[in-house]
This record gives sequence, C-alpha cells and structure tokens, in this order.
Amino acid sequence: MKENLQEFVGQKAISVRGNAKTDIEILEGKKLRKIKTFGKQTYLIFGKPIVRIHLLMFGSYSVNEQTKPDKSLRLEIVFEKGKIYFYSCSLKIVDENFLKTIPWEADVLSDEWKPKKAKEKLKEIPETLVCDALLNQDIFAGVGNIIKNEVLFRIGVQPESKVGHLPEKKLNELIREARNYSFDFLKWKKEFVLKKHWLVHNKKFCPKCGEKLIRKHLGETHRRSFYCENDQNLY
DNA sequence: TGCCATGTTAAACT
DNA sequence: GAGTTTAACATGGC
Repeated sequence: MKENLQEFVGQKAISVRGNAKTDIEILEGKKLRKIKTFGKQTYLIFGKPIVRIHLLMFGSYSVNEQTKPDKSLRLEIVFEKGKIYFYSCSLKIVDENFLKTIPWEADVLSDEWKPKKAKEKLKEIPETLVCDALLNQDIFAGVGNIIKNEVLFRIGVQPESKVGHLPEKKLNELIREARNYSFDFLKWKKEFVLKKHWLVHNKKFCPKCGEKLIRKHLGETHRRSFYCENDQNLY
C-alpha cells in the first residue's frame, strides 16, 4: 500500500468523503507529506493530522478507481492528481505524539528492525507459547497468522513450544525467519503467487513427510495453527 | 448456502 | 480501576 500510494506524496487533498466516524474533513486542503508503516498499519501524514489505516481482515484500497456508490467506502481522498479509496478498514486520526509512542524497531520489514531487541522481549516472557509470541505486534509487528504458521514449519518448531524452552539457536532462528519469511511473503504477494507458496497454512499434508497435518486453534490468541507432528519439535 | 477466517478495537462484563 | 471476554466490523473462499 505504501508503495502504491507514493504518487500522492507531495499532493494536496482537495476533498474527502466516506463513512469514517472521525472528523475526516480536517484533511481538506492539507498536503500529504509522508507515508509511514508500522506492521499492518499505514500512516498518511498530512502534517498535523495523521490518518492511521488498518485493513483488518477484509479491508481494501484502490487508486484512481471509477467512483461507484458503495456503502462500505470508508474514505475517499481526491487529490490534485488522482484519488485514493479505502474500504471496510479501521481508520483513525492521530497526531504526531502518537507516532512517538510507536516502537519502530519492532517492525519486521523495517530498516530499523532490531533482532536483539526482539530477543530481549522474548526473554521476558518465557512461559508464552511461540504461536502467541509470533503474533505479538509489540515484538513482531507485521507478522500475522499465515506467517506464524509458515515460520514455525520452516524452523521445525511445534507451535505450543514455550519461548523459554527454545534452545538459543532455535530462538535465533525464530527471530531471523520472522523477518526473512515476511520479505518472501511481501515479494510473493506482489507477484500474486502467495497462496502457491504456503507449505502448511490451510494445507492437509506435510510437504516433507506426507503425513496429515494437525490443525488446531492454539494459545491465548486461539488462532489456527497448522503443523506436522513429525517435522516440528515440541520444546 | 452457511460457515469460517489473513485482525484489531472498543464496549461490556467481572 | 484493573483485567478479561465479547461484539463489531464486513467480505470472499470453500
């Protein structure tokens, strides 16, 4: 989204509409200065007002689309050249102080990503299950349920393993693959070949040994886990 | 056709 | 007031 919206940076918002509950009118006449992302959130920085967008499960956006009446249109921004549409998303106006509270180094795709910091945070929660830890946005911002399942399969760790029980080497692998797989995910998503590359998520059989995969809602997050009993060790 | 899910927030409870 | 649970959001795939 950030990349696809770059053409609007530097442009002034002429008009806005949509069913967003916040006061979106204040954006009119303001120039889009910069776009920042933190995990799954996108920040459209219009100087003082900043629009925070999260697409949640079903949200979408489009650029320069032919306007059609749509009751789920959350926000349309008409710029000097072109328009942006956001549908069915979470939208909030925040200010620059809010941005100051964001732990940017926790974003797995960021240049500022700090694996050491992630490790420190994990050391503080030894009793947490790895399936929950990977979904913790304060540690691995951007990682979602698909990435969780694929990372755990790649490193051969059973999702109910406790963070504190992981050998140092596995802990390092967990942190490294959380970032590494996220870049693969992004690349595949851009090429529209994401699903094709799923090894365990939504799959029936283990690609390594052919055995039936376990599919269960696990951890405090109660999210779907897919894993192989043979190829993923419980620590 | 009905159920479920790539996710988070805020309201409603205890 | 703190912590926990539930509802809301709303769409496409199976």
